[in-house]
Amino acid sequence: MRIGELSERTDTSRRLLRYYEEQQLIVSTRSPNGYREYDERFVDRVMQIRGLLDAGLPTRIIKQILPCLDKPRTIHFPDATPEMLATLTLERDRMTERINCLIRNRDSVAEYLDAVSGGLADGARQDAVMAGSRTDLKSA
DNA sequence: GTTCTTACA
DNA sequence: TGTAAGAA
Repeated sequence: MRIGELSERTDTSRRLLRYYEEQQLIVSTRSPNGYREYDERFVDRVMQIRGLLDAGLPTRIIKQILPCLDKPRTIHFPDATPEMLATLTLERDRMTERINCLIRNRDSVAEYLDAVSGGLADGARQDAVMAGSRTDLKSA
Protein backbone atom coordinates (compact mmCIF):
# COMPACT_ATOMS: atom_id res chain seq x y z
CA MET A 1 0.00 0.00 0.00
CA ARG A 2 1.10 3.58 -0.50
CA ILE A 3 1.59 6.21 2.18
CA GLY A 4 -1.93 7.53 1.86
CA GLU A 5 -3.55 4.25 2.85
CA LEU A 6 -1.11 3.59 5.66
CA SER A 7 -1.80 7.10 6.87
CA GLU A 8 -5.55 6.52 7.01
CA ARG A 9 -5.32 3.08 8.54
CA THR A 10 -2.99 4.23 11.30
CA ASP A 11 -4.46 7.67 11.80
CA THR A 12 -0.99 9.11 11.30
CA SER A 13 -0.15 11.98 8.99
CA ARG A 14 1.95 11.30 5.89
CA ARG A 15 4.40 13.85 7.26
CA LEU A 16 4.85 11.75 10.39
CA LEU A 17 5.20 8.51 8.48
CA ARG A 18 8.01 10.00 6.41
CA TYR A 19 9.55 11.32 9.59
CA TYR A 20 9.41 7.89 11.23
CA GLU A 21 11.18 6.49 8.21
CA GLU A 22 13.78 9.21 8.43
CA GLN A 23 14.34 8.22 12.08
CA GLN A 24 14.62 4.61 10.95
CA LEU A 25 11.56 3.48 12.89
CA ILE A 26 10.08 2.03 9.73
CA VAL A 27 11.30 1.31 6.22
CA SER A 28 9.70 1.13 2.81
CA THR A 29 10.37 0.02 -0.71
CA ARG A 30 9.92 2.29 -3.73
CA SER A 31 7.67 1.82 -6.70
CA PRO A 32 9.10 2.67 -10.12
CA ASN A 33 7.40 6.03 -9.85
CA GLY A 34 9.24 6.75 -6.63
CA TYR A 35 6.23 6.26 -4.37
CA ARG A 36 6.82 4.56 -1.03
CA GLU A 37 5.33 1.09 -0.80
CA TYR A 38 4.43 -0.48 2.55
CA ASP A 39 3.83 -4.04 3.58
CA GLU A 40 0.57 -4.92 5.31
CA ARG A 41 2.37 -5.56 8.59
CA PHE A 42 3.38 -1.92 8.90
CA VAL A 43 -0.11 -1.03 10.03
CA ASP A 44 0.52 -2.73 13.37
CA ARG A 45 4.09 -1.51 13.43
CA VAL A 46 3.05 2.12 13.18
CA MET A 47 0.36 1.62 15.82
CA GLN A 48 2.99 0.21 18.14
CA ILE A 49 5.32 3.10 17.45
CA ARG A 50 2.59 5.62 18.22
CA GLY A 51 1.85 3.80 21.44
CA LEU A 52 5.47 4.02 22.51
CA LEU A 53 5.58 7.69 21.51
CA ASP A 54 2.45 8.38 23.54
CA ALA A 55 4.11 6.59 26.44
CA GLY A 56 6.72 9.30 26.25
CA LEU A 57 9.61 7.39 24.70
CA PRO A 58 11.88 9.35 22.37
CA THR A 59 12.27 8.02 18.83
CA ARG A 60 15.91 7.17 19.35
CA ILE A 61 15.01 4.82 22.19
CA ILE A 62 12.12 3.32 20.25
CA LYS A 63 14.46 2.61 17.40
CA GLN A 64 16.66 0.45 19.59
CA ILE A 65 14.02 -1.38 21.59
CA LEU A 66 11.46 -1.94 18.84
CA PRO A 67 13.20 -5.10 17.59
CA CYS A 68 13.16 -6.43 21.16
CA LEU A 69 9.41 -5.96 21.38
CA ASP A 70 8.53 -7.99 18.32
CA LYS A 71 6.20 -10.96 18.29
CA PRO A 72 8.26 -14.13 18.85
CA ARG A 73 10.07 -12.88 21.90
CA THR A 74 8.69 -15.30 24.46
CA ILE A 75 11.04 -18.21 23.99
CA HIS A 76 14.36 -16.81 22.86
CA PHE A 77 15.86 -13.65 24.28
CA PRO A 78 19.09 -13.25 22.31
CA ASP A 79 18.69 -9.50 21.93
CA ALA A 80 19.09 -8.83 25.64
CA THR A 81 22.13 -6.60 25.82
CA PRO A 82 23.10 -5.33 29.27
CA GLU A 83 22.85 -1.71 28.13
CA MET A 84 19.52 -2.48 26.45
CA LEU A 85 18.21 -3.96 29.67
CA ALA A 86 19.32 -0.83 31.47
CA THR A 87 17.50 1.52 29.10
CA LEU A 88 14.41 -0.64 29.25
CA THR A 89 14.26 -0.55 33.04
CA LEU A 90 14.87 3.18 32.97
CA GLU A 91 12.04 3.74 30.50
CA ARG A 92 9.77 1.45 32.50
CA ASP A 93 10.37 3.55 35.60
CA ARG A 94 9.76 6.75 33.68
CA MET A 95 6.47 5.35 32.44
CA THR A 96 5.50 4.45 35.99
CA GLU A 97 6.28 7.99 37.03
CA ARG A 98 4.09 9.43 34.27
CA ILE A 99 1.30 7.10 35.23
CA ASN A 100 1.46 8.28 38.83
CA CYS A 101 1.49 11.88 37.65
CA LEU A 102 -1.60 11.20 35.53
CA ILE A 103 -3.34 9.55 38.46
CA ARG A 104 -2.67 12.56 40.68
CA ASN A 105 -4.00 14.98 38.09
CA ARG A 106 -7.01 12.81 37.31
CA ASP A 107 -7.86 12.63 40.99
CA SER A 108 -7.53 16.37 41.32
CA VAL A 109 -9.90 16.91 38.44
CA ALA A 110 -12.28 14.28 39.80
CA GLU A 111 -12.21 15.97 43.17
CA TYR A 112 -13.04 19.32 41.65
CA LEU A 113 -15.81 17.82 39.54
CA ASP A 114 -17.16 16.12 42.62
CA ALA A 115 -17.27 19.36 44.55
CA VAL A 116 -19.03 21.39 41.87
CA SER A 117 -21.59 18.73 41.00
CA GLY A 118 -22.33 18.00 44.66
CA GLY A 119 -22.94 20.81 47.15
CA LEU A 120 -22.60 24.01 45.15
CA ALA A 121 -23.32 27.61 46.24
CA ASP A 122 -20.26 27.63 48.48
CA GLY A 123 -17.81 29.77 46.57
CA ALA A 124 -15.22 29.62 49.29
CA ARG A 125 -15.06 25.84 49.31
CA GLN A 126 -14.81 25.65 45.54
CA ASP A 127 -11.88 28.03 45.55
CA ALA A 128 -10.18 25.83 48.10
CA VAL A 129 -10.63 22.73 45.98
CA MET A 130 -9.24 24.40 42.90
CA ALA A 131 -6.24 25.54 44.85
CA GLY A 132 -5.72 21.97 45.94
CA SER A 133 -5.81 20.74 42.37
CA ARG A 134 -3.11 23.16 41.48
CA THR A 135 -0.90 21.89 44.27
CA ASP A 136 -0.32 18.34 43.10
CA LEU A 137 -0.43 18.93 39.36
CA LYS A 138 3.11 17.82 39.13
CA SER A 139 5.32 16.74 41.95
CA ALA A 140 7.86 14.06 41.21
C1' DG B 1 -5.57 13.04 -7.91
C1' DT B 2 -1.42 11.31 -5.11
C1' DT B 3 3.27 11.44 -3.75
C1' DC B 4 8.09 13.35 -3.47
C1' DT B 5 11.62 16.56 -1.55
C1' DT B 6 13.05 20.59 0.72
C1' DA B 7 12.40 24.35 3.63
C1' DC B 8 10.29 27.27 7.09
C1' DA B 9 7.21 28.40 11.21
C1' DT C 1 4.49 18.53 13.35
C1' DG C 2 1.89 21.39 9.94
C1' DT C 3 2.04 23.66 5.71
C1' DA C 4 3.86 25.53 1.20
C1' DA C 5 6.21 25.29 -3.16
C1' DG C 6 7.38 23.06 -7.41
C1' DA C 7 7.99 18.75 -9.98
C1' DA C 8 6.74 14.02 -11.32
